[in-house]
Amino acid sequence: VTSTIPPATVGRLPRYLRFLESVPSVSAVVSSEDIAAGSGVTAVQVRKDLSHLGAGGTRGVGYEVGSLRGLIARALGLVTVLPVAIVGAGNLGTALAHYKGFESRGFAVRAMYDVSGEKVGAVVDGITVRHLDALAREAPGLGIAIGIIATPSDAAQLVADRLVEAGVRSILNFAPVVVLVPAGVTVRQVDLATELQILSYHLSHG
Amino acid sequence: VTSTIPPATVGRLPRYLRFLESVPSVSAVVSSEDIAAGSGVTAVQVRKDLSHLGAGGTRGVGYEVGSLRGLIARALGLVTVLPVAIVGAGNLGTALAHYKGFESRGFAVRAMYDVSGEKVGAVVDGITVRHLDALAREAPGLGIAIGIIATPSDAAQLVADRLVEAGVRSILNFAPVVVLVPAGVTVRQVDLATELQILSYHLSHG
DNA sequence: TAGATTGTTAATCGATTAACAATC
DNA sequence: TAGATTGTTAATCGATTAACAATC
Repeated sequence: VTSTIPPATVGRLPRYLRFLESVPSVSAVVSSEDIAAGSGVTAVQVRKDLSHLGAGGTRGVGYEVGSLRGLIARALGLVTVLPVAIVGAGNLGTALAHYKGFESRGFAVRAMYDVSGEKVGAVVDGITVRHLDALAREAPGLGIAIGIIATPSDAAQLVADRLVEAGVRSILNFAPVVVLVPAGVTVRQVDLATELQILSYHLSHG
Repeated sequence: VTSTIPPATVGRLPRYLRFLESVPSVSAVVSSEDIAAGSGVTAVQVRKDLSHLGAGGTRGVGYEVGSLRGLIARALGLVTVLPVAIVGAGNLGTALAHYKGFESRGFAVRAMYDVSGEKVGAVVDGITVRHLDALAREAPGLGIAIGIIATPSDAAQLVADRLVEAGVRSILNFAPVVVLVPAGVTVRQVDLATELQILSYHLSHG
């Protein structure tokens, strides 16, 4: 609830942060050129974005890695580890539960849900898959901040409803359908086939 | 290599197509409002995008589902099934190989590669995992059009180099690092932790 | 001082939205 | 004809880029 940051900038901050985390020394100094090369954007873009945060770089020198990390992490609200629940214990949900890249970047998968009798009770990466019906009851106690939908498309809206009911206000939806949520709830969609289709466009043109 | 379509429009066409595929009847007629509701954009946006394609809607009536599907599919270059190779047979690569959503949308996973002795030789969804060294030799024969990088970050650039060497001109990169490729090769990046961090921003603001 | 680099202001560009004419 | 809906042109908005001043 600090000053507002343009959406396009918000989308790039995680990439800057990831690059900064890869710099070995916290006390190192990096230029906007360095950050740009490590994040795949232009240096001017980086400076513009960082100026929105009030990042105090030093002219002629650059930005101090440690303080910049802290500033971006705070801007993104990454102050504590955020508990995540995955709904859908199929291939994708299971792969996400195993995914090593979440922990180091501020997230912890704390619960998994499914409706299939075969899957409920299974243990995935130390987490016991629970029945979806238990979600609304358990999520508040676990402090679930983000829900991931990794179910078939036809279950996605139901799952979204259940997540909202459980008080979850951020949803990452891997099912290729639009889910409707009340105001105040944010949904981001990742559609894998869409990504391939965009690549297909570039293959056939240019 | 038809007339050029704005990038923002290209990014939405797959969503329109997905909605149109969900309409049971090929001969049905849908309005821009219908498409908008099914794809999570505004109706004006839909009409503007479709006008870029020269989609012949009928005033007072709408768009014919079958011909619109064909038009969008052609614009995206989805005329034949595109063969895909997945590099990295870990949890994510395996989940992608199993993923049901590719086939119906124009793609077929035709090969998997890894470097680990444990994984090479394994069979995933009917595909035998091969050693990465075989990629450049095999990809042309298989007609691989798109390569998916599902390896740890530190292998991503090497894999990208190998894919390029194998003649692959479209890459979908799941590793959270920037990979550099020569001009003429397109890379799209999907970073799962980035998606969560953007959600985190919205949680802490607004 | 000279070189490097940030940070701001203005200009450009592209994308979205508004308004409305066209027409089934 | 009246109602619905497309499709285009103009206006607005936001994001990127250019230019350059500031300063370490």
